[in-house]
Amino acid sequence: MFSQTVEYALRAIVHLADNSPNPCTTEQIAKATKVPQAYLSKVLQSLRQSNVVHSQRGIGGGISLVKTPDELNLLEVVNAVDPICRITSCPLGLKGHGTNLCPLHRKLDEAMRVTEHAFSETTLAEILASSTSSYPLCNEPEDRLTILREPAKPPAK
Amino acid sequence: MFSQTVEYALRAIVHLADNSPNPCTTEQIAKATKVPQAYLSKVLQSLRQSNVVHSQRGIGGGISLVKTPDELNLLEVVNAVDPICRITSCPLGLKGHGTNLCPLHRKLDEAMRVTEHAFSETTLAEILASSTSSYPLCNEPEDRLTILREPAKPPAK
DNA sequence: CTATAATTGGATGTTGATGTCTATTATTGC
DNA sequence: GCAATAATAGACATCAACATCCAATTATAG
Repeated sequence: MFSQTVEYALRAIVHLADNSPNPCTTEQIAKATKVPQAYLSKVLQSLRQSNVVHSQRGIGGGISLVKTPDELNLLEVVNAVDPICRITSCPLGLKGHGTNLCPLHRKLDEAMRVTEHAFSETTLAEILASSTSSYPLCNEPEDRLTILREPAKPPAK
Repeated sequence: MFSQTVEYALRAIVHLADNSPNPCTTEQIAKATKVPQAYLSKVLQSLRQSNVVHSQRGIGGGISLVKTPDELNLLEVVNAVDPICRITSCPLGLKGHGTNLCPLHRKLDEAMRVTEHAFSETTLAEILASSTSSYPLCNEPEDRLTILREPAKPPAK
């Protein structure tokens, strides 16, 4: 129901929120979230263009959130990469309907409205704070550190 | 948020429900719902394979609903052509998560659950009976008859 | 049995989403 | 200024969704 791109964008944002306000490199995010790095860079570009994240080139640079996790909601992220566009006029182009949708399209739009609302009411801070037995994107909370340590790995051979 | 194919399938089913229990030809449905006929035939094939509609070849044949409009819900139609597949295990393949989703994926799955539920609770009969000022797929209720009369049209030239 | 109506199945084309690769530009530390 | 780091831009590749077309098959009416 949601595109792969939305899934990737949300993973990346969760990781960034988890490290907020520190920046992460695209490579770090890609490894931590298991998203193809080259494609992730495209997704992050969309997020930057929508002013959801900020980017900084060069040493010590990377991607960071523009807002704090408690000010950023899921809808802003989703809409940046694959907008939930509500049905505002008859998809059949019937003049008589105009802005007044028929029962079928009302139902469909209602489903989108509910989803849109659920996303707009959920902040990244809430996602991080949720108390379930699974930590976001990691097997164990301790894994977060492992991932951050990893870049300094010497060539295997 | 929903695919074009889902939109087409629902339009076709609404038209069929509106004419139920009489069959409609693919051509009739295509014209009434403004769906490309050749593609519609593929969509109808999916619906037949899922046993949502029944097809009959030859003169007087066409497509008809297997159930009555009050026994058929939107979810059955949607799932026949583009299934809403819930998140049942961690998309990152993390062993530690298994069936126990992290907060992010819980949220996403929850959105799907709500949509799934809304569709499963809505029957075609309800769609047809909804009292809004717009009739399903038509400018005016009277248009339905116009469409049905149309097939007997002589060659324009 | 024949003509006609109608679905069915397969081949094919088109477009957008997804994914990869390489060269370029900006930033930092020396 | 030079080297290392990291994002950026654009070209290219791949695949599935969407769409079209046509021949084959099946059913009905007469």
